[in-house]
Amino acid sequence: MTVAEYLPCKVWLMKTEPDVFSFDDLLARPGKRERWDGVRNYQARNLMRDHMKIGDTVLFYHSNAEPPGIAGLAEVVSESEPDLSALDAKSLYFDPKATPQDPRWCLVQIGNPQPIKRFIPLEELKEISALSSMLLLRKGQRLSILPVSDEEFSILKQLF
DNA sequence: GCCAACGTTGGC
DNA sequence: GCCAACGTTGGC
Repeated sequence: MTVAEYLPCKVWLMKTEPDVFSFDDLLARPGKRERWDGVRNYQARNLMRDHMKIGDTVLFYHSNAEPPGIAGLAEVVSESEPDLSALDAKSLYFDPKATPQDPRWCLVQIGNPQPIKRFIPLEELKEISALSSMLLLRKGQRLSILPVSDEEFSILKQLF
């Protein structure tokens, strides 16, 4: 299945490098919510802008980590809004093509973090045949925001 | 640190 | 619109 074939969708997997922003960081934030800034890929942007809805479930995934895996659950808590870090020349996420009239990039706010019983490493997900369809496990799939099907989520829930 | 796989850029 | 060159992702 392609990304588009997962839509519409109410469950998302969102990757973050825990060295930059981890699930524990979200738990420690005032109001336990955060603007998910820095997405600089059009397909991922479009998923946030066009398909995410308040109340959707987020699987909070640690990438580039040792080990990589699902660290917790959260929720989409805002509609999409402009990602103003694109306008900030001092930001890592600065985009010289962004303008105040057209910031180009957007974000959603993520909140309501729900800890899970234990961290679920990528290695374990790969061993579950019922999850073999997950986009996360597809070779070469690098999107930082991925739709998750209801079927996949119902299997995952048993681990959480 | 390596590198496969993919996305983006820009010349033509 | 093509595509080579380059940059990024992210597991290993």
